[in-house]
Amino acid sequence: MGNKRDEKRAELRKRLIEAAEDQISQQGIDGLKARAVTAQAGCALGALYNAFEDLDMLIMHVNSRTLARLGAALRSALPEQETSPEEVMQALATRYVDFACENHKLWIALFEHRPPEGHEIPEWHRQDHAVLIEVIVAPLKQLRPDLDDQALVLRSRTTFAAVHGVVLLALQGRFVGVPMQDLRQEVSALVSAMTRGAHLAV
Amino acid sequence: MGNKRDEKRAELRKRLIEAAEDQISQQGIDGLKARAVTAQAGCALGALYNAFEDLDMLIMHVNSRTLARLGAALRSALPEQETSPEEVMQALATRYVDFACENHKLWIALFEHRPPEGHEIPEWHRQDHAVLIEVIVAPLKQLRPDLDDQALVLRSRTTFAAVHGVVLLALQGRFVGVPMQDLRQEVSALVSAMTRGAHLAV
DNA sequence: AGAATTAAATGAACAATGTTCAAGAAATAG
DNA sequence: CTATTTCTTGAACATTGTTCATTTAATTCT
Repeated sequence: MGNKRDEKRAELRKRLIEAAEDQISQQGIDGLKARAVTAQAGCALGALYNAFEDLDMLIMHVNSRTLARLGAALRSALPEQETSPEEVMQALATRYVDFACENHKLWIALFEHRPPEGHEIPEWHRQDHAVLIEVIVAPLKQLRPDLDDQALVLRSRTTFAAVHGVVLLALQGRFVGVPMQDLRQEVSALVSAMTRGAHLAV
Repeated sequence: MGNKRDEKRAELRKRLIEAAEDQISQQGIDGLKARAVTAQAGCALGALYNAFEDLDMLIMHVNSRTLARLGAALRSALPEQETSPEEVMQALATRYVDFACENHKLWIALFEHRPPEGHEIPEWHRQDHAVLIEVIVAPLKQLRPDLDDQALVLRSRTTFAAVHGVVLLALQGRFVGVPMQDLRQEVSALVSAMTRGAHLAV
């Protein structure tokens, strides 16, 4: 049986992912270089292309890891006992902002990575993004019991994207982004307005 | 006087910007190549670096042009006669979505361009982004007469960023983005919720 | 107008980087 | 123990942004 081979292979992939995560967290996604990452992982340049299809694939593995951590952070922000949907939304948004700030470059990498045209993102990686919206569905359902499941998922995506937009422009340091010192305040105000507005809707 | 020189210089810069705009609008910002752009502009490779500091600078000129067009589009969406602030917001958001769809890759380039670390974005280009938020201040002031000017500008940024986030994730085709066919509907719902919610706030 | 100076145009050369591949090493199977 | 399969290696290649010495054009000075 190919036991030692599989072990070594898994070992190397792990080392490469860790090295890539390290590079990205320090230098950003554009600072990830094949030579630096293989040097840090202790293998030859070409070994990377045996372990992964290409650099983009390696980035996706790093991003899936970040998404898993982010998903855990969001789920752990859900209140134990029953609370108002607005409070749940606020807790989720706050945790999202915290995670983004504490994992700045890894979080940015989630949304700045764009595989070259023609390279389809594999389904397993696409699905890993679901953690971003699945926690929103329940509180939104309380606010909008009138919406059917499909509309609820759609509105969850919209709600996430709205908060996300504010955080993204801020953490990217864009001219139109809100200053970091105002970010939590503004996100909170947005969530408040969205939940009140949603509750009113007919 | 250096008349002919200045003329030729301006001419070349214009040709380069147009060629770059053409490349970006067709192939996206990652498809912009120095050799292709100089070939299309009818000059030598090195001439680009006489006309502009580097490729990033050329991109910024293209982006400033796109921002100017976008600003004009937004201003022309403002209703002639007095209307409710919510209607103004809806008109602006709709126009924003329309522009983004009709100028897909040029619009995407506005937010996917990230100059390498250490390269500061020049002030003239930063300021060109102001068109994105300055149209929002007036209707927001009607919704929230209690906010002072500084808070109004801040909330305008937040409001823009929220709508922007929904459009960006959709047009980037991200997993968590809303499908293009639902985009207008969802943006409208978001604006509706935000304006109603804002109006309620104390 | 003609010489001297300044600026621009050119494309070969360089550096950085992702990816491939032929040759050798290691693991597995027979 | 041999044969086969797989992995490892780093040199080589392709692409791309950028620089630079040389040539050419425009401007200034006398």
